[in-house]
Amino acid sequence: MLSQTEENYLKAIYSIGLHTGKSVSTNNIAEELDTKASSVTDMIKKLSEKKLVDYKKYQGTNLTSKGKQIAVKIVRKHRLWEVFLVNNLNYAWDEVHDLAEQLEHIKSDTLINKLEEFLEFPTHDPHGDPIPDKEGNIEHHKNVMLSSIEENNTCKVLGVKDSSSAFLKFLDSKKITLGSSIKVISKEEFDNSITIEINNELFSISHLISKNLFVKKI
Amino acid sequence: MLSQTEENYLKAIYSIGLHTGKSVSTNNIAEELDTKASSVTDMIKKLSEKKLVDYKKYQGTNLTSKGKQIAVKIVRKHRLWEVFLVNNLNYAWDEVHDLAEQLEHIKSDTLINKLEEFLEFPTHDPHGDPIPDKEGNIEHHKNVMLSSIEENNTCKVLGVKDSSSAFLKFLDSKKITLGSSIKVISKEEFDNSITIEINNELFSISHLISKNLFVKKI
DNA sequence: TAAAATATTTAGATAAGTCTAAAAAATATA
DNA sequence: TATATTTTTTAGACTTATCTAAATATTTTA
Ligand SMILES: [Mn+2]
Ligand SMILES: [Mn+2]
Ligand SMILES: [Mn+2]
Ligand SMILES: [Mn+2]
Repeated sequence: MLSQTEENYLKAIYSIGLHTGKSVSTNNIAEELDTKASSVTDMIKKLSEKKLVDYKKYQGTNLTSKGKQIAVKIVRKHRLWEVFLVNNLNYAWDEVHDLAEQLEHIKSDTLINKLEEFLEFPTHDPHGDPIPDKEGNIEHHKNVMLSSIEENNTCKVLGVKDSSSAFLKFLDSKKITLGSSIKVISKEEFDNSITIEINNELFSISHLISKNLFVKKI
Repeated sequence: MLSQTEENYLKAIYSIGLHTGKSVSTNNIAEELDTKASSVTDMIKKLSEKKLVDYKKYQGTNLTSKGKQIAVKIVRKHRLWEVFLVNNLNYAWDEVHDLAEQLEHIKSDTLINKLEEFLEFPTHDPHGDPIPDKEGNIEHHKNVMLSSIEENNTCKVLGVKDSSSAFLKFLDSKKITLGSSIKVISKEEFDNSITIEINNELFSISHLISKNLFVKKI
């Protein structure tokens, strides 16, 4: 049985690896988990002995398939709990992450499958992130950002890349939610800000915003 | 913020104290938590420094009001989670205790209140145990056991004293559930077994069974 | 390609929670 | 009430996860 700490390391290595593709560096993990590099080295050695990561000194870390399987399972739990909190307990989408960080460590083979059934097999969490199935299969975003949509095209919001409370509350204030239709009216070359139309209203959003919204052209 | 271990000690002291009334002994706590007396002494000292228990060497332990408040809150969380697991996730009443032992340690001021609302403010858990309210008020059982009911009286099952899986499964097999009406037909002096009528069926149950069922005369 | 900067690992320390074995106190027994 | 038994505490050690400071390896820069 893994400790919460070990699970958090596996999840961190998984999510860093998803973005970068390459081996995951000690410093990256330390930053992700808000700890020191020396602590990371210690834990990596332990995970390596348990065959959950491949590790060679100074060469970075990769999850083994066993390690990846565990990491994905934790992601699955995290996202299903987030769905429960938003859909059934009336939490807002910016309030659930920290709670899910706790709930994802509840140990039970049956619980998460029963929860999934209770939630009627959702495919995405409240932030638009895909929920892995029982077998660990996961359909990743196509990574089309609002910032890449051309003028006069309309798209639908599928998810957020940054799911910080600050960003989510900003979206709330602009009435941008998952499923919103957004038409790109014009793009400003100078600062990459764009003018968009949503619910028949026009306004301008910065590049920082548009590059953090996953969308699909329609 | 208390650790899970500290919370478990407080809960153990609380539940031992409920039964006995007196100061709680080091050995009792050790037995309840399946640990050694020396470990208990160490932890008691720590809890005493935090003003969560009153402790004098060799004199046993009592919860302070602050300690009791925390213990009751954990009981509240435990029982509300049990209701969720049985009512919404279709767990059987003998399957939920260990999961609730984990879930009761989730830290959140809002979560348990939202859960309570979602569950529509249940007053008792799946084993008939009363659920403390937000303020920590709790209505304890009147402690009337089936074994104390006289012949030819009918009563209603309110709860179980022993909530081990073995006992609960036995009750399942006899179709005894919370709310069941039981008529005491006859009592056997020799071994204190009794013959009861339930759902128009007669059968005999041992003293061990009848003294573990909370009932109310009707 | 050698020096400088950065990244990573090692060494040694600390805190929480646990254990065994031994000492001390309280309680039971004779 | 003296002795035996039981309970509780203390002493010292171990594990996990963390840290700081120092050493070592890798990468960048000139
Ligand atoms: Mn999250
Ligand atoms: Mn999410
Ligand atoms: Mn329980
Ligand atoms: Mn219960």
